[in-house]
Amino acid sequence: MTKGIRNWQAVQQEVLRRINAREWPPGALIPNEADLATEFGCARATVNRALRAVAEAGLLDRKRRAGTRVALQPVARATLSIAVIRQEIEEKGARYDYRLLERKLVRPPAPVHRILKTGEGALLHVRALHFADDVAYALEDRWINPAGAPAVLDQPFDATSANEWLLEHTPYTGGDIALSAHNATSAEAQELGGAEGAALFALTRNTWNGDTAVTCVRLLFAHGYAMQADL
Amino acid sequence: MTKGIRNWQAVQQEVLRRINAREWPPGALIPNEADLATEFGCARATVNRALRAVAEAGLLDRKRRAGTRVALQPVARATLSIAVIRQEIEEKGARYDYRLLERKLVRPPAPVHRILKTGEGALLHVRALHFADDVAYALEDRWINPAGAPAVLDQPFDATSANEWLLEHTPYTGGDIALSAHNATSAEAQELGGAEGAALFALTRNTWNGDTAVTCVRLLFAHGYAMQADL
DNA sequence: ATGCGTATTATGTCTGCACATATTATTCTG
DNA sequence: CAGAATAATATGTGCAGACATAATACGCAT
Repeated sequence: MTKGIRNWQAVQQEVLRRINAREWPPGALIPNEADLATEFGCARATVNRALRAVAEAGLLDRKRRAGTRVALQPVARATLSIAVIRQEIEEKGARYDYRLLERKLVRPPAPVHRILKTGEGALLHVRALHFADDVAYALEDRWINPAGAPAVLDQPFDATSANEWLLEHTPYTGGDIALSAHNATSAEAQELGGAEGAALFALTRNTWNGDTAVTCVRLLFAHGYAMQADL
Repeated sequence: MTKGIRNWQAVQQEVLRRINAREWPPGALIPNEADLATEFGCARATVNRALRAVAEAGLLDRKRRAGTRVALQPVARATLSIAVIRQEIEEKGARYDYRLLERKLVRPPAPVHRILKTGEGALLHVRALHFADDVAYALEDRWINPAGAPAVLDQPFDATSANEWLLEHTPYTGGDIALSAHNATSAEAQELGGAEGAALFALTRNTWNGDTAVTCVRLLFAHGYAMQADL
């Protein structure tokens, strides 16, 4: 009998060990919570906590009445934390710098107002560059819906980036992100200081607050950028 | 007094509402669990469950004794679920196809065995193509450590991809993922059916089981691919 | 004032119990 | 035998109380 497995982390570790060691092979039904609780000598709630955590990590599939089984294909969930660009740069030990390129209230091109579903109203268009140690790091191209971001029209965005201001001042309820690769146009190459046609990492993000669109942004990172994630 | 907020999901919703509505502005210290429990008319454990969930989402910062405060910069955590390629393709409603290009047991080039820390031993090198509706979808270039993946040398990988086989047969404890953009070489362009120099989305992944390296893979996706994630 | 030990406090977690809920197995009925 | 009603079961969640732990605040001695 396994002795002192009395806290949920220990239970989790033991469960992970059994999955990893194939004592519980993929697809297998594992003992129910009550049995595990008596085996480990702890309360069922503790086992529940541990199993829930492992299930959230994608290694277990749980269903009421049907029981808990080891996931056949543990979907690798990489959580990439997308921080404010300034933070990201400063955490790398580099000096952050920012330059506003453009800030205009204009009617957006069709693809943008199709995505944001804002009709034909004017949106704030902001383009800016982020630097790390005086080297161009990322090009930000953003559309902001004034209806979704109160007081945004009073912001000059000459010192603080829209990236940062919005995060602190504008609540949102959801959004979606797409990551892709993009060949630099000559204009982009010039602004980011690379060669035309260079492969750039692009992050496109749309943000919503309830039903109203907040912002839609594309971040183009300089050639060589890699986004890290953990498993 | 707010009436029936008795289950943790309801508590979570109310907490999210208050954060969103700036009733609890960024940086503010929110009431402690016991107070919230009496306010909502539920047990402290229920409030704890809800706050823990919100904190996991990155919207709250919790510290013992110091209390709980609204995160100043809610780090957007996009969880991208990296499934098996076959699944990904089939979920899009396309027909999956697979072709093995190369499978050799060789001594890896320096950069590979530096990453995997496998010394000079031979590794299994597998290159393969994944198709969606007969169009090249991704190019897989993988190094597998036989010491970390038992029986891998017996696998032909002519029908099932290493991608899939490893996931089902080889346990792992951790790894890291990098996403980047890459200009297609002429060879890659030919294999993926695109133009030389086209921007390709690249996913590089190293996987470990305890201290031993399992595999190191680079997936190059055909031009136009975008990886989706939710907030 | 400065430094250190101690008290306080908010969160973290465990326990034992209860009931809710989803899903499967079984039995009953026409 | 088919289909519906019912029972059984595993997980999901709630509650009250208790103790653990970390971090801060306070007070005391120097």
